[in-house]
Amino acid sequence: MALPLTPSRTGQPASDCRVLGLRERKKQRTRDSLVAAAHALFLRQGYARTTVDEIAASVDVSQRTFFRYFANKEEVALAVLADAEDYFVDCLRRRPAAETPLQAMRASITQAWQVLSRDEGSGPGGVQAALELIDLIESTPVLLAAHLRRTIEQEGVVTAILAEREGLDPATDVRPRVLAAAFGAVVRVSHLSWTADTAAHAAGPDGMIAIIERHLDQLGPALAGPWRN
Amino acid sequence: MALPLTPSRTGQPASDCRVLGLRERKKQRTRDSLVAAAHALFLRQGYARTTVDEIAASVDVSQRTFFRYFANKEEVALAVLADAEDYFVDCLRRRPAAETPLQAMRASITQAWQVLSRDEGSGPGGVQAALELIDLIESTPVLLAAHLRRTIEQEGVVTAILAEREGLDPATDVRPRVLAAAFGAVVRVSHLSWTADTAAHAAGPDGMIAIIERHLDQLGPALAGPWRN
DNA sequence: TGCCGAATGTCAGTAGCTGACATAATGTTC
DNA sequence: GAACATTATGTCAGCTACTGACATTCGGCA
Repeated sequence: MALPLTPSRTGQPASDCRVLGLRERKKQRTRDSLVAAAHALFLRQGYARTTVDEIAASVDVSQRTFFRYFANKEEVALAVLADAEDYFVDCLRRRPAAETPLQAMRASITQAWQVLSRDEGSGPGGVQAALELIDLIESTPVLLAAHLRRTIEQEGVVTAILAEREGLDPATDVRPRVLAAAFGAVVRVSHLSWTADTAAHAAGPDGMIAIIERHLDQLGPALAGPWRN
Repeated sequence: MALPLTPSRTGQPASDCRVLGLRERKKQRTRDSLVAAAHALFLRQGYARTTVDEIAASVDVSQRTFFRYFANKEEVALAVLADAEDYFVDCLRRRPAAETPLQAMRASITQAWQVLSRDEGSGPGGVQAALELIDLIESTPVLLAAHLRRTIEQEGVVTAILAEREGLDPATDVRPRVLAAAFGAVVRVSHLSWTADTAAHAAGPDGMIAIIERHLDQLGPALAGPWRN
């Protein structure tokens, strides 16, 4: 139950379950159940064809309670991925100062995917679920829109981390923001390529890492001079 | 009424109004009125506090008719901006083959903003409206999400243009997709900076162009080696 | 003038989402 | 452990975005 590497997004500090009261544990369980139920329903019958009432009913809570845990239907779908993104941010925070900003970002993603795939396998918030979610998102316009918005919110956090790391004021120097945005964009198109690539698809997290690295490698060349020889 | 440089998104070929039948002209007028009315209402009382019924009523059509013109409430808000983006794509298509891909993209944006600001001023689909829309979008999460999705759809088109331009297969060579994504990201953060920058704000389209160029200039440095001297 | 097809209006219904209030479960204090 | 405060949950009523079905009206055309 304890997920020390992916702090849940309920605002709890990462402490042991047993020190939490019954109330908190029950809430956590309800939340996890809702995410799992929603995930299963979305994958089986599609996002649009799944109603909030169904999700709530399958966990035996009222629709109103669902909306007290998640602001909207999209949020429950993106919850797993959101945890993974939070973990990426944690990785970035801990990167050694000697690394170049781009190096730190790059190392953080591969590290995040590797650790997540090692520690959680196919658990409720695991890598398996995250990868399935990416497919679902990429094929569901409404979800894609919500996901993109979430992503650029994260970019704000990343911008702040980079700026602090390098001792810069993000209002003056645009490099932190530009790097965060460009990097996020490359990761996004990597997801896109991954969903279309059945081989990488089968390779799981490792395939994803490979694709992301290939795209990052092409970022420089894509911006540089003429492409033709 | 004729907007030769920003073909409307109704699927009409860009021909003179007078050769169109009464029916087509009426449809165009209704559409334009809906966009203008929605725009005015959104700016006055906010996006969320404006209902579709209000918009429809202020143009004297039924709510059902509104939804025959626009798939959803977001679409009417993004219509003006969508036209501008289409024009950017047109510019890109016409860029000389001698230019570097990045040069072509860069020239296309500045060209798009300049031409739009010269030719349409403050018309219903003009630059004035587009700039106001950017502020609205940036401060309205739902709109921002929809806008981001639209943007990455455009990125698909841009990717195709770049690939054809350079004679590449976008499935093999990731550079077109990567450049389109990174460029789009930089333009987006430029919009963000623009909304926060009152001076550039006051300068209108020229201020926007200046900000975009500043951000593009920093793309290389942001990716390169250590930032500290 | 009269016919055809397209645009519009009307109506009923579904689903996402919210506020208000009552109820029940939990935590706390003496 | 009894009384109280806090908090999660359920219920209900209501709003708004959006859709399908059908009737009506309007523009185009013979």
